[in-house]
Amino acid sequence: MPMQESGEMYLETIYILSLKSPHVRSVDVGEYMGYSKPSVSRAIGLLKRDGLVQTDEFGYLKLTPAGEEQARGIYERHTVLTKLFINLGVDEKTAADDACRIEHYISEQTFNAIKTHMVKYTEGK
Amino acid sequence: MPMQESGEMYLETIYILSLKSPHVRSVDVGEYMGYSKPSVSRAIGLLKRDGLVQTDEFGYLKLTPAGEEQARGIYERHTVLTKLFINLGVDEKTAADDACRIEHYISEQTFNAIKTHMVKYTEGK
DNA sequence: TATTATAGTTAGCAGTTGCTAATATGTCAA
DNA sequence: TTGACATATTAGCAACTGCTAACTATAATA
Repeated sequence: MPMQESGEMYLETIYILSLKSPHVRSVDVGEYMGYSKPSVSRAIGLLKRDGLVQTDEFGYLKLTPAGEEQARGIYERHTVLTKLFINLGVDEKTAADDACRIEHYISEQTFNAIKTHMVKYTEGK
Repeated sequence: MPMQESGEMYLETIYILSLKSPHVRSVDVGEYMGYSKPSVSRAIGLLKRDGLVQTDEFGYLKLTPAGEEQARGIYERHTVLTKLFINLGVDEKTAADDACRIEHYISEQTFNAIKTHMVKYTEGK
């Protein structure tokens, strides 16, 4: 079955934290998302079960190739949508917050259309 | 507390069906949304509890002024977002489907920015 | 060594929202 | 009038996803 918004958010958070440091722990994910330790523990257990996340020899969270690919896709949606909204005049915080919710619900086709538009728009700058 | 996506969808469906005919029943809502009768029954019970929907003397569903106002807002998001996506080259069905999911998650500010953009865009046509 | 702090897990609760099964309730036709 | 059909509701299940409380395990410190 397809992943829910919740799972995508955890995956994206691990990805974002991994960009800053290779030492990502569950507690860091929880702090970043504002969720309790048990919530994170269960959610990451599900991502592990689905082969998207692993724990390395020191206990740090690592995305598997499949997890990384999916997280990259979600994060790209996030950044492209945020830029789109900012271009339309929305403030950065609101743009990012909206992107963060919408990124989970937009189809491949619509996202590609937006991305193409953004590329064209940015060309002339 | 703020209404969930689910409640908004039921409200919007009643609104849309009301545009076609004043005789909207629970069973029509269920058929339109593809949901079972008990699901519709409970959802509409909640909308009634919240003062957004009423039943008229013949048992037909009517939006209250508050319900109508809210439904109008949701439906406007739906139509504006659909047009935006179509303008970007997305096919009608996909555009409408995406709009239907996203309409519940977009902030007032971002929606207004999109609407303003669409008005400008449509002016030159 | 014993205590304390940190990290993670397990158990179980609550709310949302879909479902099926079973139960009214009302209308129409035989 | 009775039986069948449509409509609506009630009861209860399941999955998802947040939470707190309580536990374990490990590491740092007094």
